[in-house]
Amino acid sequence: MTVRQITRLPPIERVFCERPTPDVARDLLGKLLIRRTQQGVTVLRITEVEAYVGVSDPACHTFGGRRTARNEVMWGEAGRLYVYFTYGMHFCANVVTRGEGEPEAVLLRGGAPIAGPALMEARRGGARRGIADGPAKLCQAMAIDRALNGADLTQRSSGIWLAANAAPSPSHLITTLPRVGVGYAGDAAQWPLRFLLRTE
DNA sequence: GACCAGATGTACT
DNA sequence: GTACATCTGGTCT
Repeated sequence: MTVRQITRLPPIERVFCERPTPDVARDLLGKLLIRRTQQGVTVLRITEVEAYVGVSDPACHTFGGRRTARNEVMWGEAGRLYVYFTYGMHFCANVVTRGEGEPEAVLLRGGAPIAGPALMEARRGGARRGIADGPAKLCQAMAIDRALNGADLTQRSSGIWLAANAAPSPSHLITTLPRVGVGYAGDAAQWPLRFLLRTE
């Protein structure tokens, strides 16, 4: 499939993101994240995600109903991009799910380059391997930063959007695991909210 | 594989 | 004012 064909794929619809967050997370595997800048087009096939299920999730930014300027996007409509800055140097990108007043999201943890690998390498400082196998690397490779916080992933005009070029990923290729770094969270540490797409 | 430094925004006192 | 963060990359074992 050519870049031109990919950019002509219809963006996902908002209702896709309004479903229960774990369902959205699982179904995002295999979807295409498309980024258009003046430098060119880059496309990533999503291979790893994590669901954050809102006010009852100790690992979620909105746990306990926290609502601040930073996480305001999570409280809004589904299908938006929530970008936050962490550890003083990294960005992470999330897809907002459910609906207004239900602050849940899916963290994009990793993807495989489909188009524009040279541009991604350049953005990543020349790294050729592991180009987007972590949430912050993914943002760097796709030139995602604070300016894209709140971008609508269902509209090409945002410069970044989601599309599907194939049927949903078959369940036998999907691995479900506990999330990373939430061992402190009691029961929540066991919640199977991390999804990986095996490449075979 | 395990451990740790790094640089600053954010939340909370 | 201060503690710490949904990490990464480098170093050491």
